[in-house]
Amino acid sequence: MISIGIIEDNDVLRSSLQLLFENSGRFQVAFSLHDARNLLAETELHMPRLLLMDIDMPGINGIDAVKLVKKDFPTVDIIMFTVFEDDEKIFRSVMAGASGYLLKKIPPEKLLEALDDFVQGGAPMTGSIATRVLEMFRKQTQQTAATFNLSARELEILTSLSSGKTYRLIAGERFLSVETVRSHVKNIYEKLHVHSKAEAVAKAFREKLI
Amino acid sequence: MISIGIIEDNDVLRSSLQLLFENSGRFQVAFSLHDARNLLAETELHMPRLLLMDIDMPGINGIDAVKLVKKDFPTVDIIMFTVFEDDEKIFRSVMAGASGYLLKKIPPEKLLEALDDFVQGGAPMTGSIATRVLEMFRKQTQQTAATFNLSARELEILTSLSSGKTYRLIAGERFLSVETVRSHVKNIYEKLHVHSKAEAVAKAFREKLI
DNA sequence: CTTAAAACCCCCTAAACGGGGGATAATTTG
DNA sequence: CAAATTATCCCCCGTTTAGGGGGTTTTAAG
Repeated sequence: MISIGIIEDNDVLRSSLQLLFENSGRFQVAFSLHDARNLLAETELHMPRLLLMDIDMPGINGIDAVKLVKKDFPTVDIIMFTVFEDDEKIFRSVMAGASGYLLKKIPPEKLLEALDDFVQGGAPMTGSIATRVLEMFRKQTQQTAATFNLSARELEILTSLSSGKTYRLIAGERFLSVETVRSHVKNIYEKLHVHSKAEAVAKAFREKLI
Repeated sequence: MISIGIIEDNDVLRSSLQLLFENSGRFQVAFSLHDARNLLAETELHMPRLLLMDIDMPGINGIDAVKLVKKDFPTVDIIMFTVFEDDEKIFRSVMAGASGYLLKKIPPEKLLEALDDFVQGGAPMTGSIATRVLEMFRKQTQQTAATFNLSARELEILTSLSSGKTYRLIAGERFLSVETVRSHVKNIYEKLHVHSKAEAVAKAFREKLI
């Protein structure tokens, strides 16, 4: 029996899902929530094998919820279950740590099959290939500015540098003195371990800071 | 009936595939080849709906074959069918223009299902989501230096600029005079429509020139 | 064979940059 | 609350860059 948690704000759909799982003989509903408020507590209590997570929900949205759960319970796999088909949402879900992404238009039997498949080591999107694709993406955009502890200001300035702006221009745009910009730049260089604009820009792109 | 072309060097497997398709009632084998030699001619003659393409083959490899076919017959969809599960091969296949990627370990019924699914608008790897993922990748690495007509020398120098080297350093490394480097840089700027090192580096990354 | 590039080289000048120093208020964080 | 960090500001100096000229020779393409 696979233990599953459902987070879905549409009551009718949530009930249907619950029924579907309970009558499948293969799944067991650990909990079923209308929103992500009690999600951490419930997860800790029941420790389900996986979560089926809606994206568009009142309060905390599904993607942020993924981050929260993954932070505290990295072993719980999360499958997004949503009507959104756009790249942005998919991408952000994957980055947040979702292991799969299913569309609500999937037929019930297919849903069970996909989840079953996933638990067997595949990814709901197709066997092992899709898993790799997700991994590739994850690697590609992982680290963020945080890695280098750039401040918001520094990141701003780094972005401006990357568009080829001179210190003077940046100073003008942000109402700073050129000297201030210069010292920010110095700090950026130190944090990134570089010694020139060109290097900083290159690193910013390579490390996906921009 | 979906018309399909098979390119697979393993005779036993190829026969099995042919049998499978012919007895499926849904597929029709347009042609079945041991290697990619006569692929273009056969494709032109039979114009199959899709190709099932092995990667590791004598003579032309599957990935190059994809490029050739896609160049002349962009409407023919190509599904890679292989034992290789590594990112490199997947990535290169997608870049070459393959629409899907299936592993040989897939059970026969699943293969038919996946192809059927694909023809219905999905991607063999999962519904519409995987298709998007492939697209994302494709966009990410498309254009090359050719787009801006950078010469080999110019690309070299652009690369050096990106690592933060000064003109003097580059000149030293490549046994050029600083002035030569400078004029190459001028030409690069003109071609990329930029006016500084930082901008050039940024553009180089954005346009995947580096 | 002419034309057009690519690749090579040179000079000059003003602006921009990198590295070194030092300082103060505000905010975050332990 | 004290310590650390951040954001702000300032000076100096030598180097590097960008943009403006100028040019030759080799290679590729029409």
